[in-house]
Amino acid sequence: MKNKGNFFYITTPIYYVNDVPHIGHAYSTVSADILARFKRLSGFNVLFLTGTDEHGLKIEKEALSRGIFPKELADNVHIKFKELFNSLDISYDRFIRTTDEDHIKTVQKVFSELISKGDIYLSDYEGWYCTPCETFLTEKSLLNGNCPECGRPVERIKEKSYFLRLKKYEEKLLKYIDENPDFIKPSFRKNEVVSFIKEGLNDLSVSRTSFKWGIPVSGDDEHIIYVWFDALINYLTGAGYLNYRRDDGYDTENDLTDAGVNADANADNENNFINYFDNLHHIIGKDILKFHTVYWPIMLLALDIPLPKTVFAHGWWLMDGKKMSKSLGNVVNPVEIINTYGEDPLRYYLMREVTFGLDGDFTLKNFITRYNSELANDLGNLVSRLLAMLRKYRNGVVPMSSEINTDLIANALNLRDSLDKRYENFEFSKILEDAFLFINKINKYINDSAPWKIDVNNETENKFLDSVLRSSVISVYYVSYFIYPFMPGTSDKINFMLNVKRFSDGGKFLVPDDVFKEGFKISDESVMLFPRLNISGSKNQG
RNA sequence: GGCGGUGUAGCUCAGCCGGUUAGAGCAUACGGCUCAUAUCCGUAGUGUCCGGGGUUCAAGUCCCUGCACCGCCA
Repeated sequence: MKNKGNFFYITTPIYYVNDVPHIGHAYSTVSADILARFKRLSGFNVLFLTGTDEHGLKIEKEALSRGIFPKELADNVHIKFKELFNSLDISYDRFIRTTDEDHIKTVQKVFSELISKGDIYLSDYEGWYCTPCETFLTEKSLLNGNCPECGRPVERIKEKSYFLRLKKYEEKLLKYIDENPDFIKPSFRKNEVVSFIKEGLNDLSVSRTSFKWGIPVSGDDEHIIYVWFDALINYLTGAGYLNYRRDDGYDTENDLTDAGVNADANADNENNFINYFDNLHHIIGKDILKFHTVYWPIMLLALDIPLPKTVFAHGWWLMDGKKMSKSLGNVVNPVEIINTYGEDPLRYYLMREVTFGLDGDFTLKNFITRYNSELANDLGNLVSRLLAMLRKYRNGVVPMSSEINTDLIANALNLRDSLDKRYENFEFSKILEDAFLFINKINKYINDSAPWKIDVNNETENKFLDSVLRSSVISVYYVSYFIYPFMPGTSDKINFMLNVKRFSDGGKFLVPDDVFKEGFKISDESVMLFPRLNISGSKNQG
């Protein structure tokens, strides 16, 4: 992801509120949070957007079956997402809902703009329709007469519908994909998209008349705007599209206040819409790749707005090798994991276990193994042993020394210098792998140096002890910096114990010698970072 | 049916443009230390690199073919 200027705009998909959140929702959102945190720490102006997708027939039906209004359903379920994200320490700038007033206005505005440009037109549709998927289907795409997506029976329908012109933009889109190798990631997904486009695109139906729960086309409110068209627009809404194009009498101040939107946040967006859009990166699941790399960019081309720099499609999580499903009863509930083990171990496991982009297998056994051997034994114990020695040998004062271990520092600097590239390529597991190799190296260094064998009455040895302690403290400060985006809470605890400002409180990563000056004392308090778990997963006592 | 991908130690996987005795983590066995969350560090392994054929002085690494699994489209 290339960035112009100092802006960074990162999004997750907005999540459909017909069901409660699962591990996949946590995954997309955590990965976006990691990028947002890293970029903020690097001094970028970050806009991090997540939220819920609340319209459509499926919601209408689900609400009906529960005997409530669709909006009530959305109100109830969207809270679950907010709760999950709060317990996951997600630092979103806005949680957008497609029922937010400014979003509804944005969608209607975009729709009208495209009608007047001629890129959306009214026509007749006759053909097959899968109600559960809300998808129009061609005769030949049917599978034994059923929906190829969900396998359920399809209906024959005939109705008026608005269509978005796609063919017109085929060439432009292919050119963009070709010229921007980072646009579709991982790269192996690119072929799928390109071959899909090359087979020829049919204009997309972007309105429905068969139900009511959605955003009506302004001036023609029999037509409800297609839920995907509605949903994708959230990325425009969140960046302040209404302010960006408010030349046509839109009353920003009043309308936004009505929408309950933070006025300051939007004042900020006012001038930055294009800056953000020039640095836009989407994180999505692989199942919605087509919407984000075909329909969405074409909408933007039609609107004459810059296309996203990256659409990264991550994989799915299996549970013990099987696809998660409610009927199998093997759905991983992130809330349970967080309540039992904490949010940082979950964040760590999700990002460390598999290469981002591939499918993963969630097993409690692997989770506990990584927790114990990497988090508790390697990282937790390192911090614990170092702080104990610092207090025991130096009363908690970080000693000065001119003999800092160059090997460790070189390692830390290399790692630091690799970060931009690593994040740019979404190589999350590599970053953690490198960070933990560094942690192992610090542990080895302490072992080899054996501070506990040093004769403090021998001046040379005493000086060496200073060197070992100072080198190790500096290294651990680097570790805290490296892991911060992944485990902000843990980094905060380490910084607290080191007595330096937390990165989540706006603390910047500083030159270690400017932090650990003459007489610098660490905190008197210690926090156990990761209590060891026994095999069954419960925490061991002390 | 079309296009693309994958198949490497018990498990999960790294191995870029072909080049010296094929790697890491986990698990297993043994050894060292005691500051620390009974933690940390070191040592030892094991592999017909899916089968078959070919190119080359040299092939997990390139080509062909068979098998198995997966993805997208149909």
